[in-house]
Amino acid sequence: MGPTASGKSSHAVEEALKRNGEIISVDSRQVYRGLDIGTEKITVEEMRGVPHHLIDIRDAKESYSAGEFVADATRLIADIAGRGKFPILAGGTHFYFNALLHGLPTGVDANPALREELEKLSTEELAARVAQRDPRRAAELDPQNRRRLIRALEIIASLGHVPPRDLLKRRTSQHPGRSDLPGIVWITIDPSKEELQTRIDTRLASALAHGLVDEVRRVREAVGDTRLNELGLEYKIVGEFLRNERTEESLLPTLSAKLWQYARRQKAWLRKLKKESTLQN
RNA sequence: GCGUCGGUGGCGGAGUGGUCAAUCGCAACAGGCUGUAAACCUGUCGGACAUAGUCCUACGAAGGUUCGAAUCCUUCCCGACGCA
Repeated sequence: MGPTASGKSSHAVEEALKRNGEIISVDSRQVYRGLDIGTEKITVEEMRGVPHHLIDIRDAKESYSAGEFVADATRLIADIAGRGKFPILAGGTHFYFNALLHGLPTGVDANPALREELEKLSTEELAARVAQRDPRRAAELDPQNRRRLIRALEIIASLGHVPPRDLLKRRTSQHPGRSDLPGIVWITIDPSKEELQTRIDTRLASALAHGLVDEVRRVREAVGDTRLNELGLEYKIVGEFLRNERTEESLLPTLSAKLWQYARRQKAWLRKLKKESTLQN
């Protein structure tokens, strides 16, 4: 694991070749078909014959979630190991790693109808409802964060309350593929600020030269502006350019800044994961 | 050369006599998040001591008016546009 542009993909391939492994991508955006340049998706040549999983498994219009990832990855780990090969998880979506490690609360799937309903309420009202129905959870949540508030209500609607964290760990520790299995090797790549910024800028220049804008145009036509914004980073920023909301010259500096912000959030995740788990470098 | 409109914190851009260290956006920095996680959310953000708070330096420059000016007046410098 490591931040964007740190060289995870090629490193993972090296490890796979050394250990007779297969790679499970831990990347919330590379699951979508058609997001190639903007996600720096690995190419077939770069895979060097190593099987890669959880890439291009969804249409960009569809959604994917941490819960689905945990199920898919758990299944794949068993499957790969069952074939006598070494499963390697590689990617930058640290929340997915975290979810796989610590488990997710329950089997409460996304409920689009309920979400749509709750989306109509004011943030204040949402916070009040959570506070009323599950004070314990309300205390943990940011009362301004609508998305988390809605998810909490979704869980409450199905279970009555959001299960506390330690209870959750106990439950998930009964599952296969959990965190403290022996034999896990942790490899984190965490380059310095200077190095990472340089790598990000190099990548961006290359992405733009290789048709990033055209790719975003195609994705936009396929999924619309709302979805495009959700896809984030390149897709969101270039989308603004396509809608004439920003100039072409602003693209590179803005993307550079946004990607660095993203990398910083990833670095924060690494710090957190290192602190919480027995993750050693 | 004349005229008009402008010069505000790293950038953009509000404010047009006191409640202004100065709305807001961006950037920067720190952090949160139990199924949208590249999403979503929060805090800090002139300087110095530093919780509150106190002091200092600030709104192109220099003067002036006023109890009090980023806000009014004068001159100068710079920019855009118009007329020459």
